[in-house]
Amino acid sequence: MLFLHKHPMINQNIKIAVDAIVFGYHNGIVYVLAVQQKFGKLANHWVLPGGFIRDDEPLIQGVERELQEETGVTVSYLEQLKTFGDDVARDERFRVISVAYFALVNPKNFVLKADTDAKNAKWFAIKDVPKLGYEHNEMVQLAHARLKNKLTYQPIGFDLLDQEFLFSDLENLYCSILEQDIDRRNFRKKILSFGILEETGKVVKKGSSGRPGELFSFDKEKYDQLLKDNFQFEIKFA
Amino acid sequence: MLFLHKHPMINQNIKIAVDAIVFGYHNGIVYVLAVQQKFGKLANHWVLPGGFIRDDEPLIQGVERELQEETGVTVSYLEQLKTFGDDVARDERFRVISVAYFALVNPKNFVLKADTDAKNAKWFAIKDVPKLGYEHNEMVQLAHARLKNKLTYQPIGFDLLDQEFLFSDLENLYCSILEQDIDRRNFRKKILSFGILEETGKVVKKGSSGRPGELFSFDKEKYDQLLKDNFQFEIKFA
DNA sequence: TTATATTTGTGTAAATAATACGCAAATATA
DNA sequence: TATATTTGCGTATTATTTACACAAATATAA
Repeated sequence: MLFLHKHPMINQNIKIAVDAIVFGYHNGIVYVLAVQQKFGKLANHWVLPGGFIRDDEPLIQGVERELQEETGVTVSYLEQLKTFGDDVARDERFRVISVAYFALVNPKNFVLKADTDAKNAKWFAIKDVPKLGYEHNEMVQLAHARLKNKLTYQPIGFDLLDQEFLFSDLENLYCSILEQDIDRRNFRKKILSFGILEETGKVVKKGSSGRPGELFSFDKEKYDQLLKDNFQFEIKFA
Repeated sequence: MLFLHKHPMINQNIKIAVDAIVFGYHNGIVYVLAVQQKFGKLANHWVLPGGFIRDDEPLIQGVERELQEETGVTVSYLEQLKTFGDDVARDERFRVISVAYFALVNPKNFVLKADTDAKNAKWFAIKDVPKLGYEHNEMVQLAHARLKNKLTYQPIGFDLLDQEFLFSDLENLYCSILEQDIDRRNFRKKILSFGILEETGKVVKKGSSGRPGELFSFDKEKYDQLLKDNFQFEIKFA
């Protein structure tokens, strides 16, 4: 921090922004939330939701505010991903450094409400994400890698599912996000062995045929308790 | 990014800095590099090396520059850790947002050269890190957790050792950083099974007695090659 | 009504990996 | 020459992962 005091007048022309990579899941497909820019150099281009941080606003709060303003979406999981900002010439007026956040929404918040805020927002299947402005495609790629990776060592899959779900839902989520075949029986055994699922007792039939299945829910309290005893969530596959 | 275009005059009074948590290792003890602040409100206080980023400088380059200026230390591993900046009142003139970097030095660069740059720099044993300015203790804690964790799934331990090392060196490094007992024989078997070590053929005796041991070195090329075939480095202990 | 397709729930044997050890070889020192 | 110390290697036991089969509950078609 010597620089500060050697040169009391800091002449730094950098603005700081936050951007969010928000993932949703529906029917075996992972979606990313993007917004269409209205004005400026990138008008009509798709970009990630985000914007400049306010002076008195914590970073994470800034992300939530921008998400609300631009898309109306409320997320169920939010964590810092990485700070980008080496594209020195991104904006002609000043350099922009952007703190990217990784977020998940559950199905309840997946449908975009047709209010004014969400007019320019859209879910893109991860395979069909268009070329985005700034370094946003790079951010999506990194976030996607984080999603795949984190799914195997942290129970974040539940944030993409309904509060109550069938085992087949959970299994399909893992299969499609990890792009792998999973043995249904071993998967069930493994997850159940953790003891972090609650049986709701409810039984429901999903498709048009087949035996009805039991609904489960994620027992977060139990999970947090287990964490204290050095419990390690982990799903691996051959 | 709508905010930008709704309000073309962005009135943001935030400065962006970088800070480094640099770890060194010597004789079973983990050290952190700190510098003593000369001027300003925190004069004489210890802080992490770092400083304000320049307008045209990539973040990582800024870290390397500050490290060089303030400590003369060259790191062998450097990666972004997390961006801090929710302490809105850290500086009375402007808010500071700091991108923290996680770094490792090998023993060759562990000794601080007594040139002007390094006068105010010092290695603190991780257990004896004093109260640092700003959010720097929080940064150290997070970085320490990352070090422990990463050691188990990425071969970063070699960055803290000499280029050529005995198996007992590697084992002691793991024991002391993870604060765990490790079975010497199983550890050796496991590491060797990865096929990422090169036998130098050299034999050397470490202490004053005992059978001389063989020197090994980390074969980075082999490791990078294995990564392409979905190889996963992983060390776990009961 | 009966047969068929579909989905769920449970169990077990085989293969693989992790753990817990014992002992000989090579050196310094007493 | 005996003892302490450190290295190098091997094997039995235990735990975990993987592969795989069949019955139960439902909808639909014959």
